[in-house]
Amino acid sequence: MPRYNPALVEPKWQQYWEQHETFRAPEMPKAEKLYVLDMFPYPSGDGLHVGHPEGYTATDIVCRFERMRGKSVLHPMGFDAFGLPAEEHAIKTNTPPRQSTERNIANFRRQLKMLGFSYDWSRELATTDVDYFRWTQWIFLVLFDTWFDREQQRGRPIAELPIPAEVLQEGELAVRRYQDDHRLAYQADALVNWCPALGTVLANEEVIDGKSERGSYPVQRIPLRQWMLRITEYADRLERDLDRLEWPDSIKTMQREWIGRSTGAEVDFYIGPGSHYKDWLHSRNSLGYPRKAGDDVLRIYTTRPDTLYGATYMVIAPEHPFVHRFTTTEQRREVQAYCERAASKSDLDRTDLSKDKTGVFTGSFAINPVNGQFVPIWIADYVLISYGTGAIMAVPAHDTRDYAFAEQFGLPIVAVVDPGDRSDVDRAAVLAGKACYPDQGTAVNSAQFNGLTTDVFQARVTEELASRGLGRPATNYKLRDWLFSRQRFWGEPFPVLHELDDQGVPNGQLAPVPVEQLPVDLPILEDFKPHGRPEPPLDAAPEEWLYPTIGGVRYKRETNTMPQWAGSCWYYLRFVDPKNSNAFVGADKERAWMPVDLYVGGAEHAVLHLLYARFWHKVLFDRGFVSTSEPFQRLVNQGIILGETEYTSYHRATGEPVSRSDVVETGDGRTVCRVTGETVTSSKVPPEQAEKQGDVFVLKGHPEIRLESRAYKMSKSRGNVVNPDHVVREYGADSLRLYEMFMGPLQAPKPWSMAGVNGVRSFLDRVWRMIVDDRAEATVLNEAVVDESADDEQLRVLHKTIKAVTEDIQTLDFNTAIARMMEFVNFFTRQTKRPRAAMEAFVLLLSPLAPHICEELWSVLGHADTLAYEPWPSFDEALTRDAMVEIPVQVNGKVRGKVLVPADSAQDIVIAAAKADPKVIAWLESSQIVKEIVVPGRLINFVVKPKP
RNA sequence: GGCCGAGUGGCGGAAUGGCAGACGCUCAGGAUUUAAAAUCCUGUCUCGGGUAACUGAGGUGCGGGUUCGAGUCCCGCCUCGGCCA
Repeated sequence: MPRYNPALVEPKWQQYWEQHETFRAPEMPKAEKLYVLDMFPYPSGDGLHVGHPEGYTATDIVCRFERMRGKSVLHPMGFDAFGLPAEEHAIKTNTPPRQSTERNIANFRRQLKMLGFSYDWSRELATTDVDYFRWTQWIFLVLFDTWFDREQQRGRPIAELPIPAEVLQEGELAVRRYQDDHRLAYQADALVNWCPALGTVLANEEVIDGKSERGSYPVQRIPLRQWMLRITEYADRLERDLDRLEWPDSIKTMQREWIGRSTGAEVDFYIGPGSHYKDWLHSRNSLGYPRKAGDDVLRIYTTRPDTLYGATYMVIAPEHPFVHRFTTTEQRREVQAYCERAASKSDLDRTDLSKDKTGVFTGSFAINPVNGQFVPIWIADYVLISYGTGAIMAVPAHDTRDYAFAEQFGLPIVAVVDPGDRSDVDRAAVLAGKACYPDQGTAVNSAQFNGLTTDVFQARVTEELASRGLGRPATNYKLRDWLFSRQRFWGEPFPVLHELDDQGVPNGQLAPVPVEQLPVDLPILEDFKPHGRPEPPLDAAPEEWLYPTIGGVRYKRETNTMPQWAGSCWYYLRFVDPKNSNAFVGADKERAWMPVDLYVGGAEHAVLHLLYARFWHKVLFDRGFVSTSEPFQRLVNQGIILGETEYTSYHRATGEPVSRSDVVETGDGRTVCRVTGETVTSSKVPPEQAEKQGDVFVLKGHPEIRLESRAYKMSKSRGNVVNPDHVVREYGADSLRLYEMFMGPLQAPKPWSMAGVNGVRSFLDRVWRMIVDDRAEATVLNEAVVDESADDEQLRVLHKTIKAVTEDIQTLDFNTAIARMMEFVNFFTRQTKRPRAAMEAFVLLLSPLAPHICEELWSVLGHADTLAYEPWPSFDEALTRDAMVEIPVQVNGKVRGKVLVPADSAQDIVIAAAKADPKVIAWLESSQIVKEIVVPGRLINFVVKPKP
């Protein structure tokens, strides 16, 4: 085989690995275990994208490396295949979802195998496998069977839920209803995000700026009965346990912000008849603060109880249940119109700081419990029903939104926090109510609390309110319960039954499907398409599926399906024991392999998948089904791969070019000329037409016309998507893998460059020729490869390379590992004698990154077996250092000469050598040495001043 | 607006506070070749001096600071990206 031909080499070794089950992981670890996991892909109809193999190559390198270092490695792969995109694709191609999903999976599997990843394919799974979602349903039943004990801060079996005496007295039905109210999986009438275009409700997390995350369709708020998961009960633990994880800080911060924990106080504002206010105060004093707010109060949550004296009005959300009650006859018409308008706005529109505030007065008043003053109650859409209690006390002097609102409607502004003499604040204006100051300070206008600092005040006033039964300390989370049902076909059916009465109407009683009857498979449906109404397609399922009779009782099955996230919440557990038919995972194997030691994937899953999976894991942990409280110990996000850098120019309609600096983007996505306001069009400029001038690129020959230089996200519409099939065909899988790693740091976003792929391909060509005689007919060793021992210089190059590559792989710095290996090859191709041992060690070093070519070279070097389990080359620390080192000599921090000294020279010898260097002598001649700085092995610096 | 991250040659990028630009791409010159591809060698931050080997100065977004010494640490600002509002 003369030349390096990946088209021959790569399939050959892929076949070898498959036949020999080279990468099959042992059932139980035989040595130190390492569980390395990729975020499994969603098999779309478009096939793999070059972004996928980035993370996959990184984990594959780690796995191959650690196998050679003797670890028992678990490295599985599977497919996340339920959910909207697959179903949309099925509808578009007019295929049943299972068929189109399986076709997509087959294509993804082919592409993954083509890249030579060392997965244990015997563990492959798809979330759509009946045998897999059987256990997804089983875990749902665990959630259904669990309540959260707030005192113990853990989930417990529903059977252990204490039933209050008064509920017990009401009988069995009441008990069951009470239990249902406490399950982690429960049904509720919720204001949901209904997306007519997709024909389903969406979780808050799936709605971006009032539009569906997928497809950007409009979303409405409508009330619907839905399955919810009580993730809020775990908010505190989900936040606290982040501390113990080796995750990027950015992801931890995002999760913390998503959970959105805040502390403050709940306070009741009296809204009953004014004449009864005193009696109410008395009764509160004796009975204390009630758990549920009664009809006589407006309960608010505030993070700033220290500003209670500055509350000059109240605001309730347009959806608040008291809207009707508060509205006086005169205000009715206006209020009604306002609430209707608000319903069609998105949360962002409503809360955006830059937008004008809108609102309407109800005509009613509440009484501020700290000073007995009447405050008007307004309705405004900048308060959201979903946060806190849906009602706020407004403190315009110290909250920017309240301030904007008060300004707009001429409401009083009373300062109660003195900012003190901060340079960035106009204190006089704040105290006069002419400026808003949202930070901490010292209390004023607050009766007996005057002079207290914000934090002391908060503790003091909360305590006092609590003692009088008017409020209590409270913690609030932005996190909402997880809306878990979808009105679509392509998802896991809920293993839940609705009991029917004699008339065949659901009587409100729920029953889980008995565990031994799992799985509940999807029925065959003629028409699975969404119809735009909230009834799920499964409502049209065949009778025998829809109405089972179990134990003599007739039921209707739940017809909602689970959201896409369900399957990905626990797949990492199934990989540990994928064929187990008695349990979702065997306890011994779970204990042996978990947790995942390294989890690599995109940052776009920062809050959704990673938060949901942690939640499920914690429930399973509480219920004793898994042994670790967190699933993913170390997380790394690979950076996004952008398309090739593009240069863009702008033109008027006449074709005349316009400089980028004169082009602005309008809100609706058009580009216009800043000067004339006319619309301009953009076009791609070939790179040779672009010229750098200073900091910017300009059109060649037209230095006044600035261009835009940017790499864009790959997208079909832009036409800059790079297809891995194409790259493998042109350059080979090893080149693709190597290039993806050589582009730059794993975590950084990077623009693609085909020229760069070509570059690493020529590196592999050079590796090949370093070892193989490429002019011979058969595959034989290059005659320079000799059975002789390496000379001193060669040894040092080899050991330096081993050391650098070993360390770089451990820290995932693959780009520099590759650079070191390039240096090795540059050195050894110049050597007329290349010791076989050095060549073998090098092949082993390169093999995790470019496994196919290395297996081939390994066999050319005379080995019959795969190199996958060869011991990783070791290095001799002494040989990683040069005997002689060249040390730069600086004078006042500038390099003026260099001296060559033995590496272990004593300081004074190095200094003497430096002072003897002719160039240095010239620089020192007319000066006086003030200080001599010696950094051993690195540098010498003489600090001098002119001779007096 | 807030928080986080980033800014280094024509491009991707490298550099425990210690020779800025490793490694690669690109480009240029040379060798080989009938010719080309491929390959090999040399050069490739900017400005000045020198035929040349070489040599001097400047240079890591901008402005300050700490230090014998700053791409790296500190303060302020600008631009870009991400997240949140």
